[in-house]
Amino acid sequence: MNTEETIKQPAKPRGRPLAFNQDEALEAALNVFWAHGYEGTSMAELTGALGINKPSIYAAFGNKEELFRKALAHYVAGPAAFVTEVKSAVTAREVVENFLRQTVEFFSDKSTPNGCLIVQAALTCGQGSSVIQQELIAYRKHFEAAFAARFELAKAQSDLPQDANVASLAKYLATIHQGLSVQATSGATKEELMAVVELALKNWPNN
Amino acid sequence: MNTEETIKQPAKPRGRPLAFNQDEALEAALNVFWAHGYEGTSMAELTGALGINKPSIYAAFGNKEELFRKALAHYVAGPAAFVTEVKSAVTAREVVENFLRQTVEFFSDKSTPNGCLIVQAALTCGQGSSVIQQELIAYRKHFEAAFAARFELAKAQSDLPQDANVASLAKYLATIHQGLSVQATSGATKEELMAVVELALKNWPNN
DNA sequence: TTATATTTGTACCAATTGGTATTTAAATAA
DNA sequence: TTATTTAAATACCAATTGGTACAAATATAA
Repeated sequence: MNTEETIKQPAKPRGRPLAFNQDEALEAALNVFWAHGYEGTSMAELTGALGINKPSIYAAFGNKEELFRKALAHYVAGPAAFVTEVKSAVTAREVVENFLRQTVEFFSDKSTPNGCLIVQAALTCGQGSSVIQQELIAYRKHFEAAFAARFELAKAQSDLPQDANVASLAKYLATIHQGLSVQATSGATKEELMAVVELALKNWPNN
Repeated sequence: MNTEETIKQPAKPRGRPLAFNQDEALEAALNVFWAHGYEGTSMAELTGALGINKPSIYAAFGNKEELFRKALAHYVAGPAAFVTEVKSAVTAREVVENFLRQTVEFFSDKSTPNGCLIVQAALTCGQGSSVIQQELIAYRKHFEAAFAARFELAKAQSDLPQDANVASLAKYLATIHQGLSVQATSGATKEELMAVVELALKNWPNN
């Protein structure tokens, strides 16, 4: 490795310094997209929420699409990181329990918008946003496939029945998750969502 | 009753006759809203789909909001009528089975957009459409409450256990339905959706 | 034929959409 | 100090948004 490149000095900024924190701005943008969806969020609303004006947003993040993608990555690595992390539980049963219960906590957290950004941000849209719509669909499929892979592992460990259809189980889990997201956005309380989860869990193999 | 008012003659149209069929136009509008959502549908797209120009749409249906409401009523009374009808089955179990299986058929019908209009048309939106968003939330709650009432009846008939929480059962059912809608919009096949339904049905009381 | 009623099509409206050109301000390097 | 680099702020852009004024067209009633 080239130390001159890997060891980054605090760096000496040449011109006028940035007047805002990029991470904070990205988080503010995430919250707006999360609450109003991709098309439901206007650049004007973003300038208000981030506290910086349009040319600065474009200079820092590209265009609206790019800003959304960066906010999405921030979401996956930040508030939604538990979705990836829960898979490290020792049994499939625990994976599913942790996932659904943490999902309920997450969806009803009052400090963030309700529901899931990846489910809601562009479920339907005009022609101009179908690229984002397709990218969100791909995200959903990716997460679903990751759960299927985890269940496949469980099957190999005899932690799930040999005749279990891991793809269907993963899709069942994803369906519950997406339904919970709609419910959370529609005003369901944490207790109501948790009761749904308890019903859904009754249905898991090797109960 | 006043026969002069109740018995309607075919009526003699005074001015220039309508050049389009109102029901067909409404159905065309429904299909566009169904596919692209409320905000994702522009008046320009509607004029194209209905084959009539804007002033005629406004004269016949009011404004965009009113047109959406009429398309929504058309949806509830037409393609989505089964949601109300399934509740007439003799047991709660049959109600749920019929509802979920017919939902899958409905969502994967290739002659109409995938998924449910009431779930997708305005899950998220800009400030200007929150009225429609709230109305759709009210629709969802109404249908969920109707299932809860049906389950309450089943409970009185000892068709469901006495300790069954009918509100939670109805919310569980609505959650599955809404999740299936997201899945259908994301490209899941009929077979995949049906497999999810079979898993969800395993969880019903008095199996 | 003429008057009246209603719908059509064109052309337009202000407001908002995402996106930028340009000038001014604030920093460092020479 | 001066040149250079970068960001901020204002003001603007064409395109699209939902919605309408108005005149021409098409029907019935008198």
